[in-house]
Amino acid sequence: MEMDIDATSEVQEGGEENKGKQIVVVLVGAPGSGKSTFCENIMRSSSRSWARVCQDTINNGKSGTKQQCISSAATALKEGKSVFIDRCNLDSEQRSDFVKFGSPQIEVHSVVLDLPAQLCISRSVKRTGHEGNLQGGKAAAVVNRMLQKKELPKLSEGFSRITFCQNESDVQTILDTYGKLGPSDTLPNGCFGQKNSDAKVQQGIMKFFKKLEVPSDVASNTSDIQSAVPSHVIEKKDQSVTHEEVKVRNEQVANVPTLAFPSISTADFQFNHEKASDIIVETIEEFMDKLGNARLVLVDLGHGSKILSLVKTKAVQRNIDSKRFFTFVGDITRLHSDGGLHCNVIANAANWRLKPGGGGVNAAIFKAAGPALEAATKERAKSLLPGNAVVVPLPSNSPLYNGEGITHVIHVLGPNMNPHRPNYLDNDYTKGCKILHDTYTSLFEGFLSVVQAQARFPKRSSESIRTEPLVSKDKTEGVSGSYFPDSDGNIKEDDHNEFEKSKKFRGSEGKVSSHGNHPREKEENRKINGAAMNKAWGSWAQALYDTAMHPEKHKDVVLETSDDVVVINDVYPKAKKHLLVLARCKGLDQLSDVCTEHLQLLKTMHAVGLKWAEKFFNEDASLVFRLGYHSDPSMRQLHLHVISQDFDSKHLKNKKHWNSFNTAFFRDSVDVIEEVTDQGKATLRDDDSLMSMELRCHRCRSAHPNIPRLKSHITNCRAPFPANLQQNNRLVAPTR
DNA sequence: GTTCTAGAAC
DNA sequence: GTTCTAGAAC
Repeated sequence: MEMDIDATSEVQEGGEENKGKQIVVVLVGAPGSGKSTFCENIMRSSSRSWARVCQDTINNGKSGTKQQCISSAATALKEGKSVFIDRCNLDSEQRSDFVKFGSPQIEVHSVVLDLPAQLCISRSVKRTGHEGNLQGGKAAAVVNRMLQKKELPKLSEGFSRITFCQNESDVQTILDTYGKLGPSDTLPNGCFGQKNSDAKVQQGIMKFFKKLEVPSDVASNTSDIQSAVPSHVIEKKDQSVTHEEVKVRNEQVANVPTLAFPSISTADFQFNHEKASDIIVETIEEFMDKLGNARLVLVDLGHGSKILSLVKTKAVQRNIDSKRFFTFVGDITRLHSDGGLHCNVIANAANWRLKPGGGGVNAAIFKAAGPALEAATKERAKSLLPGNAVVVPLPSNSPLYNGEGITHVIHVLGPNMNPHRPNYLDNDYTKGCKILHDTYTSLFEGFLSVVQAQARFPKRSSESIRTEPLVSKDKTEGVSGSYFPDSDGNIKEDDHNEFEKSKKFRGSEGKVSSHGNHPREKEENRKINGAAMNKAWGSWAQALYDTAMHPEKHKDVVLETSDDVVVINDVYPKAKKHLLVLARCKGLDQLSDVCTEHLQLLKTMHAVGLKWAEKFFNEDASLVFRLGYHSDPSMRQLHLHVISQDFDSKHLKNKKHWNSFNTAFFRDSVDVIEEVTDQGKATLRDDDSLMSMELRCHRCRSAHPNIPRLKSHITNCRAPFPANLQQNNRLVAPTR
């Protein structure tokens, strides 16, 4: 028997005795919620063959990886066992890999041990020899952090049955249910035990935030537990900022990107102020590290604002840097003209229809911004769900743009506790708190995306992307330029600037001429004496050339041949569907060789690519394709990539793979055709910095630290594609 | 383009 | 200790 699997009985041969379905039970619960005890109890008495896959012990008694858990579970399932996934599994992303075990023979259940945080913490603190080695004082902080991210499972994730336990008696009931389950028994599908909000539920997460009895040794080294802060600290300093102070600050920081935002949900949506202020400070704290020099400002109209004073106090308690976050009294639509506070982005507490009207902030912002905002908003989104945000670049004809220097409005919709408004949560603060946290997270992420885009393209103008970006004009401008560009959110332009920035950077290193990789040198190398210079292709780079010239020799991979093109499956596909349309034209090695005479060929290649994309839609209507060329391909012979946007492939392994399809290095076929038509050549972006760019989700643009994390994110991200991809038919989806 | 692997990062 | 990246060889 494997060390990492506890089994209740010897391995059973095949499934002969197991006529019923196997079950994978994905446990969900914080450390100390009793997951291991739960499994052990059932395995002691069950007549079914169970295996427990425990991440805390899977690695020869030490903690291991999710991947190891997946393999162990797969092994146990092959042996005919049912399996407990004994790890926290607190969010859907963590759970998704285990849901995938579901099949006609295997049901996937979830059992949620949603016990009071206080109980989990006291158990975690008490336990000394716990397998997961989560002991003593750190436990409280860890449990706290984990519960903030808690996301209860839903049937829509793919579970056939979910059972919620909110107290010990619920746990006992479900222990009996699973304990009695014989090898061929099944349980009814659906959600069980989920209670509407009541005192018990709130004990879980929110009571913990507010008041918690923690052992003194915990309090001394856990700064994120509020009650650990002695009450006298609360009165120690006042974080409110007078207008005079702001003016001084502003002079030094006129170009500092700043988001002004109102308190969400606490006015008309009647969200509890105490809880809301916790969440505001909480979320700000989470974003502090990512902010750089950018600032967040909570704005409210009245001097006696309760929410402002609560947030101020809590920000001080948590030692939040008052230069990067502060509160401000004033009208959010007149911060610059009335208050002297320079903000480039403001948040709007929008309604779900994203329409003007109602009262409060929403009415004020739409009124102040004029019809331009309404039109720009309509372009981006039609409606908004609670917890979400939509970033709208403010057209330059808006008075808010001209008068206040605001470049973007971020609409957000928070949770609603007002029975007379849509999406009423009926006092369910478990849900409400999560949604409010999501709302601020979406807001701040939206703001950061604006900041990052503007930092990459500090001097935005309406100049065409096709103007030559190759020569830097003035070394002093650029990086330190204005953060207040126009409202054009074209991502290509960002990349264009990225190009220039990295060029300057390298220039200052003084080793530009030492190798031929510099983009400008590449460009020059190709054009010495006006003649194209050939790139030296390695022996391994000839495969496509050979296929294009002699398709008959490669019948195994060729899908289609005509006089102009050969279509093949990419040998190392980077997505579920990944084809190459090869040009059958000698001497046409890559995109830089393309000129007006190839225009017809480009159109043919595009049409053939589209035809194949449409063919695949018949098999899978969820596919979305992009057609395009690599600026600097590794393989010789011009080839058009036709690639589905799932990027679900074991061959997608590194940063270059990702960035070659998800930065400006990838030239959309539609744009190439347009550029060659207009200018006789395609724009190339083959700066090395594009390949080393941070890994960002192609849908929601969130950044991820490494390839595995990115891949696990993209399997679940269903955010709409960014606006620039949705324009000009860059994305190809089935016509419905 | 991939594979292999040393060593950085966690 | 394991995971992950990045550079060299092909």
